[in-house]
Amino acid sequence: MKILVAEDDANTRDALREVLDREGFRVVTASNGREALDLFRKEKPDFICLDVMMPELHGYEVCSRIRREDESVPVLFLTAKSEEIEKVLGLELGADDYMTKPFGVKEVLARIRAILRRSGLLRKTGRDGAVFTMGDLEIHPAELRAIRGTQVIQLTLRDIHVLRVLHEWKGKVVERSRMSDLVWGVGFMPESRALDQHISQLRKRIEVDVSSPRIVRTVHGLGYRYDG
Amino acid sequence: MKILVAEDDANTRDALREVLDREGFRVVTASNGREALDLFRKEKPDFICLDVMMPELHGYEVCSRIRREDESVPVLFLTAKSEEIEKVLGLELGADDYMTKPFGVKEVLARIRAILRRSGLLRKTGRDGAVFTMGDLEIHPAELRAIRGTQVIQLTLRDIHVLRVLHEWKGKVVERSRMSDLVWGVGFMPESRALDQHISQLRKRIEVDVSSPRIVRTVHGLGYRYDG
DNA sequence: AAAATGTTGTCACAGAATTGTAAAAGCGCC
DNA sequence: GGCGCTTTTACAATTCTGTGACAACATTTT
Repeated sequence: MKILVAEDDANTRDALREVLDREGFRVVTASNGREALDLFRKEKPDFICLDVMMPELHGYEVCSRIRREDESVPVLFLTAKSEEIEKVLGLELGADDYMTKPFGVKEVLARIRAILRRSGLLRKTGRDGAVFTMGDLEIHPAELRAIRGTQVIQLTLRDIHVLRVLHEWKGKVVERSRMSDLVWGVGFMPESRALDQHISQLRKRIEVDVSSPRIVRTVHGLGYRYDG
Repeated sequence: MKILVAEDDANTRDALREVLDREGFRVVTASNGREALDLFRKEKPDFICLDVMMPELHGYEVCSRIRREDESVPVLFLTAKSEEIEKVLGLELGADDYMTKPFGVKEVLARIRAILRRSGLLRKTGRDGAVFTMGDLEIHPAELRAIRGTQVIQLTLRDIHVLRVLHEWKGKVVERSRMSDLVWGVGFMPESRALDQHISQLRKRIEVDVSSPRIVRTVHGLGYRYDG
């Protein structure tokens, strides 16, 4: 399994290389956008970690060009500012996920593994394999959709992100602050009702009975939980 | 939760101390690198905010030495120049995060909390989220609930707190005043039925027969007791 | 035993804190 | 401009907690 790490900061780059290396991945690194694109063509990596802010060629542009040549290779964006997430989300660059700096090494690894698992499933079943399920809901991150029976529900990347976090913590409470960190990035508006609002809208779409949610349950004073 | 703030600028130091103090952290401060190292050894803080530019002993050096003695205590670097980030970011120093001056107090708090959460040090349900049992009741503090057989009982933070105290004093009487101190904090309820009220509600939820409690027994004139 | 006294349990309700949601505004992209 | 998504605002709904009145209970005193 070969991973391309494109990141202009040498220390972050080396840190990622070291930890991925230790986990048994083969790693190639680029320190700017042009180099990243070159290496992508030459090395045919199975996975790409892409910094947003890079000299020579911006991360968005790199991703966009990669997508023109390969529409399936997973891309994980690394971004320093939470504002940049908006662009990543909005640009429809075909990114599979994003992380805000600073991130813990373990979190990066977990995210990479999750994406690889998903894309592995994707290859087996062709273009639209079931990726993960929550109750009677089948969630297809790649298509931004969920399916219950014959009903197709349109989701956003952020919806998917929230659901994925809950799914990964199945049976455990995800504290509001942790959810906020994982989905919006550290230090994002402590006293904002954005999270509640998002949960509310999400429930409207995915819950059978909004007044007694079975997928996104609230744990008063702590956060939210999905029981298997 | 004890936090060591090492920062040579008195204004920044005092500002940090004040805001952390108000958030309920215990704070010790150092104004130079050597003092920081001394205090780290003496006070065994749970978290360290470390200025990079300090007299006597540079921040990197302090961090490096701390890491030789303790490889798990979280370190948040405070740095004035963005160029310095590069060095901080490298995993060689073992820093968990960094902030560039000037920073807002809210952001510092957010980052500290994020790091503490990541390292599992911050739990609203107490230091120890471990499951414990009382009779046929299985208590899951981190989940804010208890389980008897197939029945799931929702609890509140205070419920958990009360139960934990009784569990820790198993077989011994916990005096009303002590329970009050431990759960509500020292110097609370002069004459209020808050404790009784809470016990009453708690019993309704967790006792099989409220009229003869087996988990929260009252010892008239003294307090409450849980016999194994 | 009965009464007196002090202690604990419970009810009803108010205030506080937390969470839910509709409406409107912001933002970026056709 | 419209459109889709997100966030803010403002308020409603819900949940949690503490209070005061009073009932129930235990203990001591008559």
